[in-house]
Amino acid sequence: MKLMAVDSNSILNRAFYGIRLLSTKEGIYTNGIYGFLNIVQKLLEEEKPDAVAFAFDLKAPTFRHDMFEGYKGQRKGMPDELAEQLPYLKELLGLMGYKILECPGYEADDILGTLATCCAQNGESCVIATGDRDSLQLVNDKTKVLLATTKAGQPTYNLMDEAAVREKYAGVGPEGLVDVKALMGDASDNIPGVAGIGEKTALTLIGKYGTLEQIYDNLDTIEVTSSVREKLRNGKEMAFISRQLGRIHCEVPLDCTPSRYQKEGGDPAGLYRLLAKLELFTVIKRLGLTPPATGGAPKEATAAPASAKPFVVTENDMAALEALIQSGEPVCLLCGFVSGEIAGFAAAGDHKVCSFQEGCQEAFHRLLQSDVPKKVEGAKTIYKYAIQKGVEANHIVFDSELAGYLLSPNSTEYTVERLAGEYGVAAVELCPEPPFAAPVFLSEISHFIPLCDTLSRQIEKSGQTPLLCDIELPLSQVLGSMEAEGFAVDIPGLRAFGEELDRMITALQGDIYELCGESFNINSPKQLGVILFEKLGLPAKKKTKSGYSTDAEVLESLAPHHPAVAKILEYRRYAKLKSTYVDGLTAAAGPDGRIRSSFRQTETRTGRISSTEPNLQNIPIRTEIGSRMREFFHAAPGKMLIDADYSQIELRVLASIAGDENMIAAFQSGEDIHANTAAQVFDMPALFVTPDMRRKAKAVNFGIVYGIGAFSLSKDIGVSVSEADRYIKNYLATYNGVKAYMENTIASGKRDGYVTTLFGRRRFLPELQSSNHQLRSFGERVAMNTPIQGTAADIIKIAMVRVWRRLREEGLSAKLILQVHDELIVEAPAAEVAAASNILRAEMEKAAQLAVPLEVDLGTGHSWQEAHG
DNA sequence: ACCCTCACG
DNA sequence: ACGTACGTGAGGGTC
Repeated sequence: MKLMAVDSNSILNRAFYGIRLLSTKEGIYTNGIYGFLNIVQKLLEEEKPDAVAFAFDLKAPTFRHDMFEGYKGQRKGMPDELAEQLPYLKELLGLMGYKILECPGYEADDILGTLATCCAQNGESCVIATGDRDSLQLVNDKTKVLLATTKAGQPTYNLMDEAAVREKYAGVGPEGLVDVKALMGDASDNIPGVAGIGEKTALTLIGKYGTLEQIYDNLDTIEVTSSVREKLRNGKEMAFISRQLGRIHCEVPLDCTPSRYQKEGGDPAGLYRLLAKLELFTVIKRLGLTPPATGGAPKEATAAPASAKPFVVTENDMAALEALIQSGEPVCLLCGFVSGEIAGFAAAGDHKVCSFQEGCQEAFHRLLQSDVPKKVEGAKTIYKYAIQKGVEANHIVFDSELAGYLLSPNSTEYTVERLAGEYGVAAVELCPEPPFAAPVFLSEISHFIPLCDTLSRQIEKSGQTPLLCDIELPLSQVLGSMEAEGFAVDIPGLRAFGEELDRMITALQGDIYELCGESFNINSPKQLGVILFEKLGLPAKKKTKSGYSTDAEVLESLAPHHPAVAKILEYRRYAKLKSTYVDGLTAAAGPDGRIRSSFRQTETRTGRISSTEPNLQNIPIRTEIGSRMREFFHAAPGKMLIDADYSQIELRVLASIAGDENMIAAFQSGEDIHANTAAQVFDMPALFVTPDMRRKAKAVNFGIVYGIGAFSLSKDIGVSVSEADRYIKNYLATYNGVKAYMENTIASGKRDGYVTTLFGRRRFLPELQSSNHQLRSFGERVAMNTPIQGTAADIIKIAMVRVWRRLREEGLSAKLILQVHDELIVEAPAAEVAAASNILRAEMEKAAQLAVPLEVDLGTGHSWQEAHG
């Protein structure tokens, strides 16, 4: 007989942090339960055990807490959103006919260990499912561990046997792992270990000497450095205590006959009712459950218990659409565009679906212009269509794509299909069922109808209704209009610049070939690497995955060694300008000489918008030759460009959300913030701050926003790592509010599973739960940076909506045409420049009330270059 | 499709 | 002990 023993808390924890928060309309969170059931079902299918036991931790302290005061173990904080799911999960498992095991005074680990030991003694096999490496100490020829890990972002399970353990832990087998942990400790359980001994040293020591006793009995003779010997000597007591804490207890008083854990006596009717209450319809479907009879006449089985009444479908029926419009009730609308024309749409409400295709433009415009509230997928496209057709698009009140993005911006796409799957939404029934006529959108809208309700509830529950309705939805109209407007570009000027670049590129190419003694493809990092590092014998600085690195940083360090290197750098700069900008933008211009970019509203993890095809948010400016590109972006004849950008918006946001009085005062004084920081960090009067000190302080200011480390800062400003470390320490001592903020945001991210911006945007950070140091550190930097970058994004979005509205309300024909994260560009008739400038400045400055003023720098000109000032 | 490099905030 | 700053998009080379 084969028993599967599940470390339920560990699996539930992984499920919770792996899936965004999900709740029912009554507000019960279900994401952990949902993920848990998915994972367990998959494991059961793969392992096919004869019996299953679900072990749980209890909140009560265990024997380990009695042993050691600081011990954390299973009591490390569980967010309320997860804790409230536990009783439902236990109830579900019971209704399914499974046995639950919990034992006061012991952790789930100990229960698993006891079960595995019993199985082994009786010659039965046992598989332990867990995400916790501690269980690996239990592995033997009868006991294996299914260890949950994350590979390339995807959760996977590795079946660990003795050989796999030895391979993973440098030859140390399961029996040695307790001693390894005794030496290295375990931060997450607060097991101290021996101070100063890390994983590598611990593995080496145990690999060589086997046990703590072997090490301590021969402490004076074992082969280690004197510092390690000293650390071992000082940490002896802690090592032995730690070993007791880390050792799994295998004699928990419980019945461990495997046959006792065979599935039996489930309650399908109760299970159905509870799963329906939790709105886990996909689980119901997968388990093949049918609705139980309720008292009187048995109800008919339906795919979606939530909506018994089917939706009646009509095709190209104008009268039916008119009835929908007249009802005034919200309509769910899905539409398809082909080359800027409406190709078909489906509108649903009041248990009717009106499906239209081919030649439906008139019907579509009638619906768009009506006052009936519309729930759509992709409002931006509809607004853009309306602008191009010269019709109004009224009352778009919901967008599933935007809602999906706000609930969790971690996905790659927010299609109806994907969201319906993720949120466990079952299709409503259609009558007659497709394909009775044209199947266009019918399957999709049957999911879209319930999806809108589910997402609206989730948005409300997460407090994001204002973010959706007052910022993102109105913004989609602004972006649609910016896409329709485009940016005028001087194509002949651009071509001439391209020819100039070509001449320089050709000349440099000749020089480089001559200096290197042969011709090769300079654009190929591989060929370039061979020439520089093998033929010319220059010192290789760093490697990439596939060979030598030849990036600008490396080349700059090599420039003094060989005259070709500087030429290569120059070649690269010109080649980039020519291919990406001159050629790319020329090809992107429309017949009217305007470039129309696409702005993506659901792309970034932080809430920024992005620009593609072409990207107008990365037009060169930092170098002189590069910034010439901006001369070619100009205003149409008779018009001017107004360029308004926020001054230091991210640092101002940081000062404000951290509530750092020192930094707030610096901004309120209106002085140069970087110089001010320099004065504080270097502890001297502002008068004595040199340009170099200001440069360093500026780098520290930027670095802090990104969650900096001393190593990278030192590289950035060219000082030693210890020097850089001192700057950071000084900085955090000066701005101690910032220090506290950084600690708090990481802690709340760990606790809640997500971080938020000032306006309620969220980003989930499963990385913070990772046992991988690199991944977890990344999560911590993101936890520090996202609220800052994201709040700045919120603020400029608010400004965009208000600027756009006021330009329209005041009857101006000036138009917003571009946003570059902290910068807005308006194209205005010469006569409107003053009015439009005032609107820009006023709306940007009052977009948010922070603890510091928001300042805007404003310029005007015929070209972007000129206007940017 | 993926890597490397480089453009921007 | 380990790797090393946040967020993007595009072009050219290579497999």
